[in-house]
Amino acid sequence: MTVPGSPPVATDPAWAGVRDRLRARGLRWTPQRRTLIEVLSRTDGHVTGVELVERCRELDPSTTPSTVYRTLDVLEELGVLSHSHGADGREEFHVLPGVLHGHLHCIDCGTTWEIPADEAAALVTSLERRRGFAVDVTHLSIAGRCAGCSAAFEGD
Amino acid sequence: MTVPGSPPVATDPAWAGVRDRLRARGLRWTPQRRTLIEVLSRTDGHVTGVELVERCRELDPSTTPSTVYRTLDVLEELGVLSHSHGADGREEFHVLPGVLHGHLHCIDCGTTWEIPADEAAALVTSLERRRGFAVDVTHLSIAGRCAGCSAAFEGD
DNA sequence: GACCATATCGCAACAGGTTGCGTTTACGGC
DNA sequence: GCCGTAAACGCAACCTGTTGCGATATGGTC
Repeated sequence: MTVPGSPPVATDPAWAGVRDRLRARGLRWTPQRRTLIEVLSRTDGHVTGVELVERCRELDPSTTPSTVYRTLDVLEELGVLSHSHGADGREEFHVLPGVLHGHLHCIDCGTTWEIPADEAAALVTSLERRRGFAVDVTHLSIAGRCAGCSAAFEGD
Repeated sequence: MTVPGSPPVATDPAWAGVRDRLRARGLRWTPQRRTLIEVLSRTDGHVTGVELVERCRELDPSTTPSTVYRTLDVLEELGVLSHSHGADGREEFHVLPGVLHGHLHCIDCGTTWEIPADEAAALVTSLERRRGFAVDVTHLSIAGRCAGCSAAFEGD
């Protein structure tokens, strides 16, 4: 199939190298993986596993959850995404972590914010010095009450 | 049943008030709850939900998971325990949080450590000041690599 | 001691993810 | 263009919790 004219896989340049990076590791470029990459390339910010599965199914109804989750693991190893856990412990995926960061979750309104690594630097270096513990900032997930909900809570 | 001689519910004094605190709120003191309290009173440190269910079943084989989890929710509201999520997102319960603290999880060896609130104080006050975000320290769970595993990893 | 309102229980189904295993298929070599 | 191997797939079962609902039993009252 060397038909001229670009195929419908109009992925960002940022994603262009993924196929080759997979192959370079002896891994394979499959239709299922292409579908997920397609979905991810259209995604920014945070997504849950369920959302990703649903969006893949829109492109390819035969999508299976186990394949999606396994591919997400592979892509995380490649560094093209990272995951953390929301306040309820469920997975949240974050695409192309350009800036190293963790997350803040409001237990009332459920909103998520990013916290750049430098905002957690004090904690990270303190744990490093006092305990030799190397914090995984991308996985860092902090629960609490945001400004808006705190106000509502006190004025309750 | 006002038989003299103490019943086999030899719970710590710390747990003695739970029954009355439940009743004071219009909640009930049931055999199932007594079993869980019994298990909790023999527990220190961290336990997973599964472990608690298993230990309850040792005392009462008819124990049902849903009852245990529901009772855990109630007890958390009473403040006699708190829960957070391990690096894999699974629940970990912590009994009688005398000192307010969060947790550290090593992604390699799986060990958990407590971090007293003051060790996270810098982060907490920074988020409070910069974003008005009130961190729930008891739910704070930080993943990373501990000193021992870091050494093994580098020397790998 | 019996009564009653309702908190709690236990079951069964569901939800988000993970895992084992047999089958399919990508893709390097001929 | 065909082959062989191992990566990846898809299914079904499992794991950790959660939830809806009808049945049960606590505990304050008479």
